[in-house]
Parts: sequence; structure tokens; C-alpha cells
Amino acid sequence: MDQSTKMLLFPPGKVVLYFEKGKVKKISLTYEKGGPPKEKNEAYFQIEEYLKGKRKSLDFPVIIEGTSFEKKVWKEVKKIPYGETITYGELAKKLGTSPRAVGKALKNNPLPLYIPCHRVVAKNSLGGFSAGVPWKVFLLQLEKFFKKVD
DNA sequence: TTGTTTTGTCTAT
DNA sequence: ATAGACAAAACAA
Repeated sequence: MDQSTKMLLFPPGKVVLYFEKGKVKKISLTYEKGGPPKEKNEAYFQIEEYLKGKRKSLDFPVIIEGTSFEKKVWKEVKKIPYGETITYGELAKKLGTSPRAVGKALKNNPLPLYIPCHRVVAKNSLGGFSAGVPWKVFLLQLEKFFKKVD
């Protein structure tokens, strides 16, 4: 990881991006305070727009490292449309595996937001979130709010 | 509602 | 090999 910087919007904290060879390798959601990003690049720009509700999909160069199973899960998660949710069980069914295994893979997601694992919820509750449930709640509400807007 | 069992994958012995 | 941990779900009572 050769660079990282931070950005703050109104959310629970700030978003930190880690790069390698110019590609985003890890996205970290924290609860610290921080200012806007000092480094401007496409990934920051897109995430900033996303957090303002002005952008509904993220697409920038990333490096994804994980087991083949995890990659399979993450790929499926990336298909979930903005503002919509799916349950661990439904996702597991699509992949021919178990909800428990899906949760485990999502927990390991190195690129939250880019891989929108916040859109995966439990059948009768929110389910968990590696960065903490408040972030999940925030992201779901953000998308619910901006879903209708152009 | 609450426990208890079932479940696939991963990590660490 | 095998045992234990999980961002879950299904079931019994």
C-alpha cells in the first residue's frame, strides 16, 4: 500500500483508501473525524459523489485479493442494484452454498462501498457489518433516500 | 418469543 | 485430519 488519505462527509466517520500500483486495494470505514481528501483521484471523486447521493455506482481500478469462493460471492454482491437488498440466504441459494459461508466471505470484503456488502441483510434483522452496524445503517438510509432522485 | 440444530468455508492446530 | 469460529436460517417448544 503506497498511499492513503481520508475523507469525511456527514457519515459516522471517514473513508480511507489504500492504494497499490495506482489501484485501490482496500477501503476502510472508520469512526474517526477527518477532513476532505487531500489527494484527488478518480476513486475519491467517485466515493465523494456517492456519499452525496449523486452517484449510484462505483467503477475504478481495484485490486481484489481473496479465495476463489470469496471472489465468487463478491462478484454476485456487486450485481445488487443501488438501494436494493438481498438476504444472506437468498445470496447463498444463488451460489449453491450456505448463508453462514456467505457471511464469512462478506466479512472479509476488503472493498466496502465498491463491493456493496451493506446491501446484504439477514432475513429478520440487519445482519452484521465489518465496519460496524452504524455504517451499514447509514449506507442503507443514504441509498433509500437517494434511490428515487436522479 | 427463546433455545437448539444445521450449515459451508476458513483458520489454526 | 480435525476442531472451532462465523455478518445465518430453520425449527421446536
